[in-house]
Amino acid sequence: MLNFSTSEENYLKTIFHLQTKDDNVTTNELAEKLHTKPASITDMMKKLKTRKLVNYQPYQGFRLTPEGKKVALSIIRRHRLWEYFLAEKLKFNWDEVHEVAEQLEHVSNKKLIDKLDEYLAFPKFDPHGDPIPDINGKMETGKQINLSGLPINKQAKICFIANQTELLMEHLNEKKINIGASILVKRRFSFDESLEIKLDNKLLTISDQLAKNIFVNHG
Amino acid sequence: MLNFSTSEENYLKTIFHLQTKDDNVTTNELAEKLHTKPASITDMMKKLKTRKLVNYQPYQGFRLTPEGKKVALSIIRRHRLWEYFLAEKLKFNWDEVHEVAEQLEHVSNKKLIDKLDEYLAFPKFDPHGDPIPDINGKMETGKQINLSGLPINKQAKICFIANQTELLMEHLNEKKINIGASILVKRRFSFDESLEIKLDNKLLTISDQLAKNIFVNHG
DNA sequence: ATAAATTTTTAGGTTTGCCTAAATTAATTT
DNA sequence: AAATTAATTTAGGCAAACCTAAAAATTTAT
Repeated sequence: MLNFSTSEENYLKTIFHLQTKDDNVTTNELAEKLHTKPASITDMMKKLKTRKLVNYQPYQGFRLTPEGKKVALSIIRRHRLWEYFLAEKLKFNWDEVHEVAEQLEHVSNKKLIDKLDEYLAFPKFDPHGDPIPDINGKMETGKQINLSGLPINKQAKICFIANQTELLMEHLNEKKINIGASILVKRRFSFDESLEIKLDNKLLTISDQLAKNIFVNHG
Repeated sequence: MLNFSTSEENYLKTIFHLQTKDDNVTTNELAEKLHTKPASITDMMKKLKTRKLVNYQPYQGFRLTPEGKKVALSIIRRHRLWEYFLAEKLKFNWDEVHEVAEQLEHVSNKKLIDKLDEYLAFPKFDPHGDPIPDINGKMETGKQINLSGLPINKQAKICFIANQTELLMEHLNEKKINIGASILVKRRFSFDESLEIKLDNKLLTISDQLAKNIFVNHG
């Protein structure tokens, strides 16, 4: 894979996040996300088009080519691996990692990233619960959602705890709620949005506040 | 401390390495080290002068101001901590770390570097044997030199092994030459530059080739 | 379907960090 | 000390990535 400037990388990454199955990304949309002006977007789109990283026809918006998607995924891979490293190894708070990873992701050295991946034991999700692309750009498809958004009776697996404070971790410990455990929501009480859940064949009730910090794999 | 561009950081770092007590750094010298042309050096020196990071009078060469030195040391700190991380944690070979650290050193986030330092247990030397500045810019003064450069009868301590190949490490193992050991050169045979050394009160002879890979702390 | 509003593009600047070529200053020879 | 050589600086340009203001295309509203 060729080398890209920090700017190009940020454009590609952001287009990846904005584009959906049916809708092209628009100039204004991208300009806003990148805190730049629409004219700058047009400039860059011309450039990325000649590099065959985006499909772009004037006034029609744009989307990544397969090659562009590959590059974007490799940048997202770097970003999320660094986030994981920062939280797991350097003990950054989960809400501080993004900003630092924004810088680290632009250090492009394949061996570095693959060795980092190995060192971290090939994590599947970053501290925000987002999936980390593997060396081939593949990642877990289901988006992480928190328990309070999980449909009733849908089996899921705990994959991440947000707001990892002392207090919360202790609380989870007491209730024996651990990462990896299978979980299922039996009932939702609309009075206080508390949940009755089934965990290891035991029923227990948890508050909405707690549920919002427990993330599960959602096919 | 303010923020500097990657270019500015490379200039400051390189001036630091080139400047000596009595000699200013010259335009050509710096141009060669940075693989750039003399005219570019002059451009940047004007800029760094207005930023009060270098002292510079046309045609007189330049040197860092105390502020410039402080910045340079913080960049060198980043560089060497990353080198240590790459070798120690990610198991990079010692001769591969420099290139990657050249990129990582420009990620400027104080908390990141200080947490990395802590995570690595505050190492004093990088994999090349160069001292790592601490959080205040202080570092071990003695420069590491290899055994073949150590004066006769000068007591020293092994602090680093270069060229850490399987073969060499085995060889050192057999001779019981370990990091941290006290060592002293008794004689230097000019025929082949082999050395007679004293280690743990035992005398042994080692080749110049081996000596060049054993680094010691040189007051 | 036309006018108005919005979006996007074009045209022409700016800054950073580099370049070449020419001019200037300093150092070295003779 | 004058002349030659070497080092440094100046002048003027270039590309990347941004900008503003104006023009063009598209969309929305009447």
